[in-house]
Parts: sequence; C-alpha cells; structure tokens
Amino acid sequence: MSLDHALLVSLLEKPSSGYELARRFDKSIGHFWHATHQQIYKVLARMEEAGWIESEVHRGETAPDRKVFAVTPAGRSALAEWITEPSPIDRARSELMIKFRAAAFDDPRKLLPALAEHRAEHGTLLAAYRANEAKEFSGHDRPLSPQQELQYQVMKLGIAFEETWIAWCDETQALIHRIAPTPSATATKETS
Amino acid sequence: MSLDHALLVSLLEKPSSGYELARRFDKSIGHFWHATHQQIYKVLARMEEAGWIESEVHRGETAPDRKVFAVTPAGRSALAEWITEPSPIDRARSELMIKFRAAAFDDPRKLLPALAEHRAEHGTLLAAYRANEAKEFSGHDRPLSPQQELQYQVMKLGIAFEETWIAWCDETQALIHRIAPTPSATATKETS
DNA sequence: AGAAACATGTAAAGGGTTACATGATTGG
DNA sequence: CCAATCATGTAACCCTTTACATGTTTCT
Repeated sequence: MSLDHALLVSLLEKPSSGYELARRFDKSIGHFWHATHQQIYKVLARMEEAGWIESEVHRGETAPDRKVFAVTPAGRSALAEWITEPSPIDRARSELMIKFRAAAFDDPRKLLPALAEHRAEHGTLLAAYRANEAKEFSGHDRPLSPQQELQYQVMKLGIAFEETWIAWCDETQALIHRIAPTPSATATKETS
Repeated sequence: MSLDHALLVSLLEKPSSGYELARRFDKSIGHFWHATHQQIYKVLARMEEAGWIESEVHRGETAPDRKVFAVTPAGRSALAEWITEPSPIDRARSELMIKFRAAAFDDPRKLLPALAEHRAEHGTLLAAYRANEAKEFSGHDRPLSPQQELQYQVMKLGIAFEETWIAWCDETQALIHRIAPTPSATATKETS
C-alpha cells in the first residue's frame, strides 16, 4: 500500500499536521494519490506506532492545537527501501469511458453534458498546474536543483494527462455532433 | 459503483460467462476498469438477483459447463438511467510518481530500473492497442458505424495515454542521466 | 501422467468512502 | 449570532485484493 509512503514523502518535504496533509492532497501530490482526512489520520496513527514518524503538539495560543508530524530515521529508511521495490503499472479507471461504451446502445448525445463538465474540470486543473508551474519552476535566474527537476518532472506528467484529456474531450464532442446530429429521436428502439 | 455497469455493457456487447468477462477485462474494456474473476462472479450474482441479467447454463458436451448471462430489459433501462447521472472525474493514482518525489531525498538513479519496466509495459500495451485498432477500426471499405466510432473513440483515449506515458518515460530517463550522471556516491548523507 | 487452460466459486483481510461527532476560532 | 474554516477523530459500509478450493478438458 502506498498512502503510507505518500504521506512520508509529504512529511519529508515539510513536517505537517494531518489537516495540512489533507489539504495538500487536494493539490499537487493529490493528482497522483488522493486521500481524505479520515484516511490520513488513521495512517498517521499507524505510522507513529510503527516508529516511522514522531509527533509534537503545537499549542495554539489563539488557534486550535496542531499535532505536527515529522519523519524519523526509521521512516526515512523505510521509504528508501520502498523505492527500490518494483511497482506495477497503475491501471486507469474511468467511469466516463464505460458510459461511452454504454451510449453505443443508447443515445450518445446524452453524454454531451457530462463531456462538457469533464472538459471544464480538466481545464480548471490544467490552469492550476500551469499557474503552479510558472510560480515554482519558471522565471528563475538560477537553474533548477535536482530536487526541483524531479518534482517538475512529476508535474509535467500531470500536465500532459490533462492536455490529453482536453484534446480528447474536444475531439469527442465534435464526433458526437457528427454521428448524432439531429436533436430529436429519443432512441432505444420504440419500434418494437 | 461502476463495475456493475461495466459488466452490463460488456454483456450487451456480447452475452458471456463470468470466465469470459474476466478475460475480456484484461483486454479492451479493462483499460478503463479492471476487475478480477472473484469480483465479477459476485457482482453477476448480485445483478441476477436484482433482475438486471439472466443466466442460461450451456452444458458443455465436452467442455466444462458455462453459465451465460444476458442483460434483461430491466438491466438495459438501469444502464440507460445511469449514463445520464453526473460522473465525477476519476483521479489518477500512480505509485511511481510518489517514488519520484521520494527519490528527491535519495538517489534518483535507483528509479531507472522501474522506469525502464514501465516504459516496456506501456510499450507492450500500446502495441496491443495498435494491433486491435488495425484489426477492428482500420482498413475497412465502409465507414465505421456510430457504435464502432464510439468504441474507437474510447480506444483512442487509451492509446493517447500510453503515448503520453512513453514520451514521459523517455524524457525522464534522459533527465535522470543528466542530473545524476556519476555511477558512484550512494547518497543519503554519509557526511554526518 | 502432468501441466496448462477452462470454469465457478468462498473467505479473509485490508483499503477507501461516507456519515457521524466534537469543539475552537475567525469574519460578516 | 451564524456560517465558514481550522483541527482531530470514530464507525459503518462497501469495494478490492489475495488466498484458498474444486473439478474438467486439452495438449504434450
């Protein structure tokens, strides 16, 4: 399982509370591994018991208390061991693609709203990545550090996927209009 | 949940036994929704009880008996209803990307073997898709039917993703060689 | 005879999602 | 004062994965 390791990486990058991790998982790292706060708290507890991380309570004079976790040497070496293990390729999962195959037996135009929504969401994501890219990896005088190069490379895959999605959505919208142009005929064999 | 609906689509395309479905889920439709035979048998049982599918046992004179399932009108309308429901975008999940962020704290060269494996597997997948593409969607005299166009469009997304992966793998391999060229220095701070 | 593929399942364990629960602080 | 955000969890349910189980047919 990888949520453990994803959290270790996030904590190496910056010691944080569960709440902060949950928010970060909606952003950069979250593009390749999503997690809710409920899951995160459970895994943090497990890893603390295993000695991979340590917590320190930061009393908030004015704000709520925060339990800030940091990676221990044991956690660090567990991570180092993990990266050498072979990892299987991750299978994509798309409900929308199943719906497209289903639509072959129904009216493809029914998918146009869903398609437009996907197109919009992927567009929003891409814009967010592009903004982050400009802020963190471009416009600097000095060349990027090896660390930054690697992080940027991961981000580039995210960007490439979003671009792939967007191009596909546009192409598909055109296709549907081409193969099912008439805005009548509610289909599914009323002829029987 | 979508495995139910993915199976319905598969059964609409061709009535099949659980075993056949399991094999098909390692191929075309499986690229966007994976499932093992154990899962499939359970879902088939559930859907039969719900009246979405019906089974007929084909006694094999020589081969083992096969329980062949077909979609009922109830199942068909359940599917028609489902495609109009909104579907959230599916989050990608990649262990390898987590490892890349982890490698920023270790030696990136450790990822070269995993990278090569991924590159090879995505290459194999792409070749399989290309072969299928040529067989089913190209080289025909008549233009494709709307059904085929939709199936082809789904496949095109799969192909695009594989190409994205492959390009990224190649680029990344070059990057690692550039930022960590020396085949010594086992890293992780032996200086303390 | 033995291995591989065909064919259909059950069971246990673990991961993930959704709902529930609590309490403090900040901003309108 | 009420809503939103910060902050940390528990519990139930469902899905997924892995292991186990059984029996047949085909090919070598």
